[in-house]
Amino acid sequence: MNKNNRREDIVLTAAKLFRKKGYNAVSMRDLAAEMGIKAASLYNHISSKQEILASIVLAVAKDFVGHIDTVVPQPITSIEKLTSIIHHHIELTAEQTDFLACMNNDWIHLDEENKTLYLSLRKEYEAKFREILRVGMTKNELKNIHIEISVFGILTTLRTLYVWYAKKDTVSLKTLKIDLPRLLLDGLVD
Amino acid sequence: MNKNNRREDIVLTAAKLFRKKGYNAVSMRDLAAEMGIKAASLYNHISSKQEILASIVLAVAKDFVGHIDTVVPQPITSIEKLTSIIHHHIELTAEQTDFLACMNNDWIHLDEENKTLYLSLRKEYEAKFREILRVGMTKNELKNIHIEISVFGILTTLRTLYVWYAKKDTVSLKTLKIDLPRLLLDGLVD
DNA sequence: AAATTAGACTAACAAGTGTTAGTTTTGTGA
DNA sequence: TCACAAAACTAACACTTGTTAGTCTAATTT
Repeated sequence: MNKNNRREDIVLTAAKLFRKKGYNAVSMRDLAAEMGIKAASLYNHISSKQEILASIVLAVAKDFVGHIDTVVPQPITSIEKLTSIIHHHIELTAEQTDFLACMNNDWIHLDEENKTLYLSLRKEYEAKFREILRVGMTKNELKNIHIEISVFGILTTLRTLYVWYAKKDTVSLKTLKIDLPRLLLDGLVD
Repeated sequence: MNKNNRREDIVLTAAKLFRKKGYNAVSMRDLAAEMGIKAASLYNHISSKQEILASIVLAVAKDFVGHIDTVVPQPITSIEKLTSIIHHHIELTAEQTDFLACMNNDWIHLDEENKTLYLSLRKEYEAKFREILRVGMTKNELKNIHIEISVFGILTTLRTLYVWYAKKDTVSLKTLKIDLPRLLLDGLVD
């Protein structure tokens, strides 16, 4: 039980460092120093550097897919679905800033197997997002902007929220939850 | 004169590799191999790995500031200015995909001096962009969405265009130039 | 109290890093 | 054809990397 906490601490600390300097620029000795121990001691809790990265990236990716799966079947309009998704991105960004940043910047450094897994989760998420837009356009709830451009435009903004959330002093979460959907969706709504 | 071409080749090749694997994951031996020479030979043309990165990142950053400087004083509406900026992002993304990607992903690995320079260019660009939005809102050409949210929303989309431009088979440049401004600006226009 | 275990430690490994020195080859202009 | 410069080469440097083996210590369980 304590083992899990310690492991969790390591992963949390790793995410913080990976975010600041990038996966490859953080050595196991750096990570250990930040934890107040020696590099070799880390291996009592984790099995490899790669495993740490995979924990971080896949946790976030699975969370996103999990959320969109709860939204899709709901009996609400496309706009409401999109708003719910935007809110979830904002919340996760606030709660897990380092994890988010790490997923976005460092997924390339996953090994072949984990990278494939990550990319398939990402593809699945995009497909479900695209489907919400498609249905919304069919039902004339949304304007007919090129669907790939819409998917891209909205998702990249959401994915990089963390970059900007760092300067959160300039904008409150509440304002963000109101104005970001307006910015992202009003271009799509007649 | 030939020296310049060779150097240019190296920087181009480096950008391609940096984009694919990230700055730290590309060794001078990797880069040399891609050029068909040995690592030590690179140093006949460049003075360090860091110098290559700086060439790439600062070239793009300066190009952007240069463009916005030509747009700002023009006697046109805010919407026309923003459209011009969006088009410039699209064009540069198409012509210099690797450089763009490299700037976005690897600027963190600049040494202290170059990083400071890059960040000041970036800050300058954002300030000028923000000013265009501010004036547009004052003149009621644009809706009153929180200005930091607007700046962020639009710029991050533009900055990450390259991610998505790779799948260019799905969308033509022409469509992009028409639909992307619609998506980004219609949320701002009454 | 004795036995077990979790988790830290030191030391070392093989491989890979950016870069330099010194040398040889290649191509160009006199 | 010869001289010179450009640009390749080999070899080596000092250092850092992720990871393993083996050991010691402190806590927990029996």
